[in-house]
Amino acid sequence: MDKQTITIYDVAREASVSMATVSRVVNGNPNVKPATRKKVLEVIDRLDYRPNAVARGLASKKTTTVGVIIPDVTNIYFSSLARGIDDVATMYKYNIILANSDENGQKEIQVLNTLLAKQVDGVIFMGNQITESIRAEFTRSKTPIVLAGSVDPNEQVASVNIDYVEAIDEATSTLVRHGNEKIAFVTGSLSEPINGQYRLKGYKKALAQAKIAYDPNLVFETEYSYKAGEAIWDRVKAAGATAAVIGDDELAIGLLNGAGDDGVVVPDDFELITSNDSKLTEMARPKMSSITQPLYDIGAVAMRLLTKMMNKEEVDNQTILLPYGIVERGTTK
Amino acid sequence: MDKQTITIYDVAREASVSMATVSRVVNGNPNVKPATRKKVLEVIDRLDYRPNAVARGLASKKTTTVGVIIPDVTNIYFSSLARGIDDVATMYKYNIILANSDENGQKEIQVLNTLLAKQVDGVIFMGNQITESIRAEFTRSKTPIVLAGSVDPNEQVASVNIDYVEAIDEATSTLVRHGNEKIAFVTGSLSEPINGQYRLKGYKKALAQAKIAYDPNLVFETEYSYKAGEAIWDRVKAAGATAAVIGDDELAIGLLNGAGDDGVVVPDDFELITSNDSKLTEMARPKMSSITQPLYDIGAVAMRLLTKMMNKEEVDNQTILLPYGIVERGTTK
DNA sequence: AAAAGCATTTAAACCGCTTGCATTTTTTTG
DNA sequence: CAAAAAAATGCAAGCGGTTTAAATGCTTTT
Repeated sequence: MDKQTITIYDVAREASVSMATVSRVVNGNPNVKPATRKKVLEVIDRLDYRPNAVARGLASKKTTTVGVIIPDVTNIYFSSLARGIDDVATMYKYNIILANSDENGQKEIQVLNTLLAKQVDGVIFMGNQITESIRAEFTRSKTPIVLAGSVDPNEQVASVNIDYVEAIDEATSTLVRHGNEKIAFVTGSLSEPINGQYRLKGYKKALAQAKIAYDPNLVFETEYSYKAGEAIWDRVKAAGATAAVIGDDELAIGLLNGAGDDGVVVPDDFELITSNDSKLTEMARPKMSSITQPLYDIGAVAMRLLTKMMNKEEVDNQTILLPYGIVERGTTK
Repeated sequence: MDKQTITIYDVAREASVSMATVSRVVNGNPNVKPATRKKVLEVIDRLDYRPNAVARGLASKKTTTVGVIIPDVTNIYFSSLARGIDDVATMYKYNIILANSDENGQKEIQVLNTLLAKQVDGVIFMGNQITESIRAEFTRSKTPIVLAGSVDPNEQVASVNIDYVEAIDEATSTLVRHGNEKIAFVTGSLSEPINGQYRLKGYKKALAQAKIAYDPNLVFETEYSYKAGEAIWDRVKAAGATAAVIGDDELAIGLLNGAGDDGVVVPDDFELITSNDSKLTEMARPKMSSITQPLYDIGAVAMRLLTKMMNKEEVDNQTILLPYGIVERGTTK
């Protein structure tokens, strides 16, 4: 009927030692005589004892679990980061509680709170908007937090990203160099700093450098999805753009297909560079030129940084920028 | 310095009631006088008290957390299921601990054990191979388990799937109807029941019905990845196939692109039907014809089933088959 | 007004493990 | 060989809740 769990107490009794000793051998504490350790280990094995992590968590105030807030696991960009996060988490004996937020501020706060209630040792947050309310929650809790692939303009909270300004500047400049003068900039909401501040800045910078006037009509704000990309093609075309820099791969492949289905030949008639270099770029035809970013590593590094913070180690640089690059594949001349 | 946590005890003191009463109001127990409830609620609000889920878990033996073992979050098929799982989990106030297994038996067991140590209330397992050792772990623990998008030939453990035999039969028959006689069947390892038993059976069934001899040379075993698909095209072509039924969307898009890059026109010269109807099917060009399966729902239903099991409700049918269909898009005539 | 019957509350025993401190055992040392 | 030092081990107090049995209040009944 009941789960007939065997506890540390059972082991102690069977091995005729105290719970304290059993606890020590379980935790690899060196203050145990080898003979005793062996005896205890045998009993543990015989009884098939497994420490209850919840009890352990209560007593030690550590759960070896971190919370991961992700907009949508189904988006390849985020799931790539998540994979990096999970792998290094595993490496450091942590588990991750994964929660989708849909970038909904309300949900984010809600989720963050339940994660904190569950006493996670740290949290990794993905989401492009660090609203005041979520920041308030962050600071209120003493739990370490790091952003992965998400910027905090204030640089208050630790984060791992690439230099979006430079990256988009370079991507845009590439397009300029290929002779384009009307380059569309299509991405997610400009109210998200990553778009409205960083990427847009890079875009403008490249234009200024090329002495091309900035035209707001070439800036397209939409959501990160394939459908949105397909849908926005008409407007991009109508605006007279001959090329586009795009902030998300799903969005980009949508736009690419939208153009293709419209009879436009890429890259001859239209060039395009996307931003994330996820595996989608290789799946598209033509393959998409892209800013390259180490997605997996962004997640991995973020998690590594978090382990340091949870470990109260001194961290010299809270705001990490990983290297990016540009690969030209089939969507640029 | 310390996290200065405020506990139920603090609330009790401030509200001059016992912890038990505070516990009752927190848990919505009706046996509390409205006036008392109000008073306690005020103190909770004033002190900004949040129940410690770990302590609660220890005392109540419920963690409202379920473990989710997934081969790879980065694979759109699995992440789609995961999304369904998480949404329903959230709906029922559960959180999910997500762990990647890479379909590695060793890792799966390892992960399952740490999940059980963390006292998850249930687990959802994705992975195409239910080895004896993992099944042993399953039965050893009294924790409810359900498989999502993964079959257990023995039907010992609860699961949610579509009818792979029928689905592949229908897909293959469609290809037959279009006049193909040499139809390749390309999928993951045949040692996985879902492929070796179910899908293969459907494939053979369709051939038999059409009086086409089964030719082992038209069966391709590979891994579920884009690269694998691209790579296997040459062999499929060499085998003289004029069409293919494929067990995974990433694999399918790889094969599709492999063919296209080789100058083969799909669907005129080669037809293809894939299996999962993930968003990749719409991203490919031509768009891929596919067996349709309610990916999100498979996850959602699996989680729903798990909630029932965790709740010790009687479950009439442990082996759920959701409806599937066939959509013909651009890769079939 | 005392006895009953309910509705509320409280006291206190866990839940299973960690950990500081005390105690015991073993090893060194003079 | 006794004393001091070091190494092992045990005790018991938490960790922050849940939950049951018992106690307390009030209202109702007779």
